[in-house]
Amino acid sequence: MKSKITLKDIARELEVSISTVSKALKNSEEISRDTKEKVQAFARLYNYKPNNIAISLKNKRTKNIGVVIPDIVHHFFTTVIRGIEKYANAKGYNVIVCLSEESFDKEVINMEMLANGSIDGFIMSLSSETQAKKDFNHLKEVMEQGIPVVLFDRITNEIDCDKVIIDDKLGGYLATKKLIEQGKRKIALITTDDYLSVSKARGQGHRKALIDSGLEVDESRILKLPTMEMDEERIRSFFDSIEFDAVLCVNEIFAVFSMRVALEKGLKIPDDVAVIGFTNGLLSKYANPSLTVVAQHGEKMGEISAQMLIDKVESEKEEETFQTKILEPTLVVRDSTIN
Amino acid sequence: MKSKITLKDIARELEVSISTVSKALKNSEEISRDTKEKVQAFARLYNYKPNNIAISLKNKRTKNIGVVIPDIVHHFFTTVIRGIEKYANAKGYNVIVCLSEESFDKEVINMEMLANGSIDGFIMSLSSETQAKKDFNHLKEVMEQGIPVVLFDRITNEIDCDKVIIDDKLGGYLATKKLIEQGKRKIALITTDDYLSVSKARGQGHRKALIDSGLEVDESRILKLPTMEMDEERIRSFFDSIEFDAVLCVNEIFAVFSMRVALEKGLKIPDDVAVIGFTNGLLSKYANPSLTVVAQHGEKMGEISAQMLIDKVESEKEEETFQTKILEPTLVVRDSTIN
DNA sequence: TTGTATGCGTTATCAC
DNA sequence: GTGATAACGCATACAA
Repeated sequence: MKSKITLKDIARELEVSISTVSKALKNSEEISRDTKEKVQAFARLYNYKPNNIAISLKNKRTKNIGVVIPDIVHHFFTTVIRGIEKYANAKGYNVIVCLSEESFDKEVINMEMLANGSIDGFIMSLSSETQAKKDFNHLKEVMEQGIPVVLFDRITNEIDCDKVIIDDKLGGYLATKKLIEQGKRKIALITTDDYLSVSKARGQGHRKALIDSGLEVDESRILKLPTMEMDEERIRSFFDSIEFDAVLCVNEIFAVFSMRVALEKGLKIPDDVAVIGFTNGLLSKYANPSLTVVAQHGEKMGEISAQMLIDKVESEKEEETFQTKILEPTLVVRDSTIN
Repeated sequence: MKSKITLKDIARELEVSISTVSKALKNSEEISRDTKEKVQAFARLYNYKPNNIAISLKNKRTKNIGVVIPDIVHHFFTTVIRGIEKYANAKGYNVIVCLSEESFDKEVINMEMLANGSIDGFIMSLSSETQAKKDFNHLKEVMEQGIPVVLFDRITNEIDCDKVIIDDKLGGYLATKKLIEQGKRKIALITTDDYLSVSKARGQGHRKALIDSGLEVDESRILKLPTMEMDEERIRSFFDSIEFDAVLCVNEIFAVFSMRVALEKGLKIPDDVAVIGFTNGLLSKYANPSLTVVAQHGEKMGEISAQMLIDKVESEKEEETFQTKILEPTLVVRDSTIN
C-alpha cells in the first residue's frame, strides 16, 4: 500500500525545500526550469495530488456544498439534487447530502454537523416539522456565521436569504383552469395543511381559478392531509364522501392513487374524472393512464440554487442583497385530462 | 456577523494558553476545576464547536463517506442512499454523493476528486460504461492508497473488496418460476446487454427457471437493450414481433411501460399477460395495475454497505479479508400477476 | 533561484 | 496545573 505522497516527501527525496516543491508544482516564475522539471516529473511519477483537507484549512474554503432536504425518495428532490450536482461538480464542488426526513431535530443536527467547517454553504428545503414549528434559529445562526444559505421550494419569509421556488400559486391556478376549461365543475383538491408553504400557495391558486371562473369554493371538496405522506385510507374515504369530476393533487403520488380509486369506482379517466398532479416524475409519465402534471423543473431549480450559492460563496464582497428566483411552472398534458 | 470562535480566541479572551483551553474542554484531569468551569462556560456562551477540517487534518480522518452511483433518479439507488445516510449519520459520518451518470470518465474524475483526502472510504455501484469497458484501474489505485471500497449491486469480480449484492440470479429465477406456475409459457424478457452484471445474472436465473421447468429458451423472446435507458420504440416493436403471455423486466420502468403496451393492445393484465419487474419502487406500487416485482431491498443494502465500510475504516488492523454479502431478493406480488 | 518562517485550528507530548 | 512546542499538509511573505 503506497500511501499518498506529500510535498514533504517530494522535498526530502529531491533534497530541496518544501516551498520550492510547492512553487515548482505551481509553475512559479521564481523557480528554475531545471528544478521545475525535476519536481514536476517526480510528482507525476508518484502521482502527487494536493491534500484537499490541508487546502481547505489553509483557504478556509472546502469546496463542499451541504444539501439538506426532507426526503430523497420523492422524485422532485431527486431531480433537484441532480441539478445541484451537475452545476456544483462543473465548478469543482462536491455535494454533501443530508436528509432531515421531515424532522426538525434532524435538520438542526445535520446543519450543525456541517456548519463546523465542512461546507462553504447550504442549499436546503425545509422539513415539514420546521415549517410547522416556524422555528428557524438554526438557519439564523448559520447565516450569522457568514455561511450563505439558499432555500428552495419549501421556504420561509422569516429568513432573509437567496431563494428559488416555482410559482406554486400559478401552478395551482393553471391546473385548475385547465380542468375548468374542460368542463369540470366539481373539482376536488388533495393537499396538505397550510403550514407547508408550497401546499398553501397551490391551494390559493386553485381557489383563485375557481373564483375567477365564477365557481364556488366548496370546502368539502378539499382534503388536507397532515403531511405529504400517503394515507390511502383517508383518500379513499374522502372520495366516498364527495361528488367530483376532477381532482387536483399537490404531488404525483396522491394523484396516481386518486386515479386508481377512480378506476376502482368504475369511473373513466379523463371523461368521468380528470386528474392533475404536481411533479413531473416517472410516476406521472408511466402511470396508466399517464398523468397530467404541473412540472416543477426540479433540475433547473437545483442548478439555479447551486449557481446562486456558489456565486455568493465566491464573491468577495459582503453585499447583503438577496434575491428570490421564481420559476414558471409548466403544465404537462397527458392522458389523465382531455386533450 | 460573528465568525466562528476558535480555541485561540478563547485563550486570548481568558488569558490562558491554547492547550489549556483544549484540555479544559475535554475535561482533562490535568486542569483545575476553576479553569475548566471558566473555559467551558465561555465556550458554551460563544457556542464553540471544534473545526471539522482542522480535526480531519490532524486525525487523517474526515468522517465523510463518498458515494459514487450511476444515477439518482432510479428509485433503487435512491433507497440505497437513504440506507447509507441513515447508518452513516448515526455513526457521525456525512455522505458525499457523486453521480457518474453511467459515464466512465465521470466516475474516474469523481473518485479522484474525493480520494485526495475528502473521504475515508467509498461506497459505489459501477457505471454501465465501466462495466462495459472492464477498466477498473481507478478502483485499484484508490485501494492501493489504503482507502476502503465497498461495491454494491453493480460489482465486478476483478476487484477484491467488500461487496453487497442481491442474488440477482435467484431473483430472475423466482420471478420466472412464478410466471410458469401461473401457467404462462411464452415468457418474454426485457433486459440489457450482458456487460451489466445484474442483468446478466437475472437473465441466467430466468433461463434456469425455464429449463428447470422443461421449457425451451426462445431467444427471440429476449430483448437486450444497450442500457437501462428507456427506449419506447424498441420495446413497442419487440412486442409487435413476438407472441407472449408474460413479461419479465430487469427494472420497473420497462415493466410498467410493458403493461401500457399490453393494455394498448387490448390485452388483459394479468390474465392475457402477466408482468414482473425488478425494484420495489413507487412506480410498481402505484402503477395501474400495480406491479409484481422482485424487491431488491435497497435501503437494507445501503445500510449494510455503510456498516461494512465504516467497520473497515475504523478497524485499526490492516486485515485484507473481504466479504461479499448476498441479500435474498423477495417477490412482492401485486396485481400484474395472478394471485 | 532557493529557502525560512508563519499560519490555518486542533491535539499531544513534554517541560515547567 | 499550566503552557510551550511540534505536527497534520499546504501556501506565501519575506529573507538570503
